[in-house]
Amino acid sequence: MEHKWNREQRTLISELIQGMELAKQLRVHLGAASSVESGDLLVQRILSSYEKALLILKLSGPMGQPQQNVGATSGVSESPLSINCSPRSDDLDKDNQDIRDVSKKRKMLPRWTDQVRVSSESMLEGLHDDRYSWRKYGQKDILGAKYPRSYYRCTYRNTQNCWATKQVQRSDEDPTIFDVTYRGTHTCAHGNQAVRQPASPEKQEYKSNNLNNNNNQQLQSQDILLNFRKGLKVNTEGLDNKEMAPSFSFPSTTSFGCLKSENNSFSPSGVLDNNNVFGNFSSPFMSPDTPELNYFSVSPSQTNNFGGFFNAQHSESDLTELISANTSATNSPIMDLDFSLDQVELDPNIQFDTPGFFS
DNA sequence: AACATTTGACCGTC
DNA sequence: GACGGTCAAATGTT
Repeated sequence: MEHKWNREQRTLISELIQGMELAKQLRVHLGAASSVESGDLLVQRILSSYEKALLILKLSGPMGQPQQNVGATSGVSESPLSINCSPRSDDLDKDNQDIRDVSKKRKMLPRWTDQVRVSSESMLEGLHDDRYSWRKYGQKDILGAKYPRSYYRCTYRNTQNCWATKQVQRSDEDPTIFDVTYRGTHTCAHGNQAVRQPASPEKQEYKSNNLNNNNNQQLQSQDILLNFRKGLKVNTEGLDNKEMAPSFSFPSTTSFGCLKSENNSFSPSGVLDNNNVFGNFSSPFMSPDTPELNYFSVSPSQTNNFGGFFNAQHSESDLTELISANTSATNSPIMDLDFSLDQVELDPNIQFDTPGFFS
């Protein structure tokens, strides 16, 4: 690419490279400290994530999202967190097309999937609840799927013009797995604060349990999770008939506004925040066992947000909500890149910290 | 009464 | 025309 990278992209790349360097340093330290192969493997995979993220940036080129904002309207620009969302001056006459453009807009919204595994135990913990307030607006039987798909929108769509939606689809293969597809970023007042929220370690572990059980690092994380969960009380509110029935519904009511538990601080440091961001979309490469995921998905094996999360002080009720905290689009402006990562073949040995990368 | 959910109808896309 | 996504009236819940 010979084009100019904009400042945000340079910053992003710089952060990625810095993270990669830090991971390398960590590997050196781990190597010096006795036999911790799992740690070394973890670092290797972290590095791989960074490299692939950088490659994605490289492939998408300056401005990152050439497919976005094509056509008469710039649908994603309504998200204050969308990268490169500067208003287009030639969109001034779009008012009379708003209604017709709604579907276009929605189609252009960032979209990604998460997977939630709900065991009989975790059902009791309100696992499936995330930190936003959702209102169910539809349910559909999907062709070829055993279970119906449920549609949710932000409770504050009308009051705050927040167009975030999500779809929940129970997996055919494993009924304890729910694919949650998020679409659009939360633009409601509380939703914007979700920038710092981590991907849910709970979800990550569930997916890890189910789909990627080949790494010690994951087992370690599971131990952490299990210990953590022992401290939780059962959230009986999460156990309603709807969840047991084929037409599963996520409870959506919250008393905290759009974003739940706004008093929680997830990350004690910005470093963790950055890790959150990167962790959220590195997974398609690192979770080869999830071929069905066509967009960004949260990988438990790659997302390590435990630090800030578990260090924070929470009440029990907070924890049962936080444990299912979702990966908000607001975490990652790059979620605007709605493309299939499966199509990208990557060489794990590619070096991005070469001088010419920014050229 | 206010809000959430259910569900059949409608609409856009392929 | 089939399908997925959304709407909106009816119904349920608090």
